[in-house]
Amino acid sequence: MSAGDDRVTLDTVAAAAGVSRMTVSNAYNRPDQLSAATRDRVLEAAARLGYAGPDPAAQSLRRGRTGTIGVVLTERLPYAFTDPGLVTILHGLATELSAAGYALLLVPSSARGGEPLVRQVIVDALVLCSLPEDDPAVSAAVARQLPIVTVGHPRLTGVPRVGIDNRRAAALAAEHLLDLGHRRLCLLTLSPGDGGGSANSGIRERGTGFLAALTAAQVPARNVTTIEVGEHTRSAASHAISELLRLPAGRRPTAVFTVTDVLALGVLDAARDCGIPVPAAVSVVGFDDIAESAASVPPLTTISQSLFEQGQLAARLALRRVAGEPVRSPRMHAELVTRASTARPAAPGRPSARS
Amino acid sequence: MSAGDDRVTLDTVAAAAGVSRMTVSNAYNRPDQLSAATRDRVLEAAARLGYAGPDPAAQSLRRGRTGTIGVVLTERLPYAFTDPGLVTILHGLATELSAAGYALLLVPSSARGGEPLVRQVIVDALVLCSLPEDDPAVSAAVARQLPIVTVGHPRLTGVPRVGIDNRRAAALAAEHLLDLGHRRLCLLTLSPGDGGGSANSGIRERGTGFLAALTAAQVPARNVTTIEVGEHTRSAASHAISELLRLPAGRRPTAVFTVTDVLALGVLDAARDCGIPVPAAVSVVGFDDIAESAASVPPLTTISQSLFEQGQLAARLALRRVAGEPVRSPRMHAELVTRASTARPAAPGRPSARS
DNA sequence: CTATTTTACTGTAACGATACAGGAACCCGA
DNA sequence: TCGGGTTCCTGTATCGTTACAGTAAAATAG
Repeated sequence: MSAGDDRVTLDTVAAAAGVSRMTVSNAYNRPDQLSAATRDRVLEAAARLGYAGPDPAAQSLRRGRTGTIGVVLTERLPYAFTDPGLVTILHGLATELSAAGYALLLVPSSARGGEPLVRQVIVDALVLCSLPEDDPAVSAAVARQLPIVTVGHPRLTGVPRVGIDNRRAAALAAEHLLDLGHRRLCLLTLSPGDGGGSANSGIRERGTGFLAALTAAQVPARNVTTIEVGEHTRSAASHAISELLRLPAGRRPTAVFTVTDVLALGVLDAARDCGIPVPAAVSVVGFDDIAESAASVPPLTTISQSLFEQGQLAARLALRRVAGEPVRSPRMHAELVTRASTARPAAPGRPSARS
Repeated sequence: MSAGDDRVTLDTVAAAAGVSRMTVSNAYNRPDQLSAATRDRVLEAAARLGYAGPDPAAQSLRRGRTGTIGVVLTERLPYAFTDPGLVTILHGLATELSAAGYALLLVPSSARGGEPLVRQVIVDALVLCSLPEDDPAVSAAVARQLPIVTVGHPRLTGVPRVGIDNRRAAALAAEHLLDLGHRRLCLLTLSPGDGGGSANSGIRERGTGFLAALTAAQVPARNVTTIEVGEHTRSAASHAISELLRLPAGRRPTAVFTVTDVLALGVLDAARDCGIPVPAAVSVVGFDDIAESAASVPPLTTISQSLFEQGQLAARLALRRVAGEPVRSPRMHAELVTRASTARPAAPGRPSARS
């Protein structure tokens, strides 16, 4: 006894319990369809044989639903966990999905042997999260013919999108700084193709939106410095901005706008290191309103875009699409949150004191 | 044309291209098995018909592998994203898995209609992450008869585990404080059943390990205060400890050990708010060595347990088990990282010199 | 020009489950 | 005793794919 045990399946159990395969299936999935006595007998047989329960892969094939939603993230999936903004979106997604009894599949947009992994995942719907429009995973996702929702980017026709108008939001930051009287400014952005957050075109939109607003306000181009950071980390930002901060007060920008809060926090670090008071000598505005930004020193003025809610909303839209209900892209709005990292410039215009 | 389009499957495409179903399958999965001409013809037909590609659920059923690894997290999955330690473990897992071309499925341990979701997920292996031994998801996972790896808890016989010896590690913290001369101490821990991090018994082990070390060193019980925090957040910890910190210097503990860094950071916050200098008036030791701890003011002395590596390792073990290779639980060690939040007590016990 | 290998494709039989349409037994009231 | 309704269970037909064995034709060898 106990030679070549094949895998235990419904049939095995059915035979052992002396019932049909369907009855075993019902014992697991529709207890009301059989008598308690039979059910006990079946489950007892299953336990005795070591039956692992109905195979989810087979159930999925037959039923046509899987109970999981896929989230496609940047090429290097792991990067997502180092970005507080993305983690917040995931948090929102996870909150909503787990409440609905769904599991959350994290899919790297990367290839596996040339084929994007997104082709192979077993899910009911896909959420594309901050992907560049030309990422191969995007077309692969579309080809799957599953319900899709995007967060931020890409924008696909006929596909609901959750996200703000980045250009407009960045203009808010510019207007705030202009209102305060700043005329010599710095834009700190991410260089394209760092493999991380900057790959998504939302970042670029923020930069161009900011610059466009300055141009519209007739700030001369020579008064605007743009710096690109190669890596989306606090320390990289700190490093990148420090040279600029060490300039004499007359030539140093009086305000810095960064395309993400992570970068802004790096700027605060650099300012502290250089002994330059914020906001007295330099104002800083970030973007995203991540948790750390409210607790930084000084607390950061930033563009708030409620990433948690965006995650929740994306999940809800995906679930609705799975249920076959029609959905439309909701209108999200970003707003300026004024905290303590911005103020009027110390000595505007010319006679810029001597510091 | 275009009446009741049934779903397009391999058969549909095969018929349209005038080949057998197998040839279509091969066109996708084994290009070397057919001529380039036929392959093009097949793919062209597929494109024309809008074929979404081989159905992953059906592939999984047939092939017996899915290309995804499930990670089972605390009951409230979303909680995981608020815990820097767990996020770091996930980061490690994701790094390793995505490099191997695997997707990562986050599974809430919660029930859906009574059945743990873990019963229904389509994965090649499961990683159980900091679950209480009696979580229903644990037995459900075992019942699945899939390869399993655990991180931290539970401990299951015959199942490889990645994790440190929490009692021993907490004793390290105790010894450090004792060596410095502290004799009036506080243990800040999590109350069981907050639904979050404390549910896992690792937390309790840290507490008991710390207390046991104090007892072994003959610190009288009345000199040790234990405080339980109901929620695993910085602010909850800060709130919980502040009363104690406001005691007069003679009755206030000179050192606090917290079972996680998050709590320790909360203690630093409270100390700052109360105007009590760290480490001059009170020493603080945390546990986990999360990223924030190196950058706090003052930088935190803590027990380092390389959570990122634990995540990576767990992923590697899981993949090896999927490949059928035997694996054994690796030996992980925690170590004390001495930074600036601990020092000798200012006015020790009796008139024993002045520091 | 036959013997042997290679190439290119086809047919059948699963993979493990569930939907659906019965059907046998039983219970009731008339 | 007989319709009409429950209750409980079974058989058959898929779900969409791939493994495997097999075959006809083409290429290579001897």
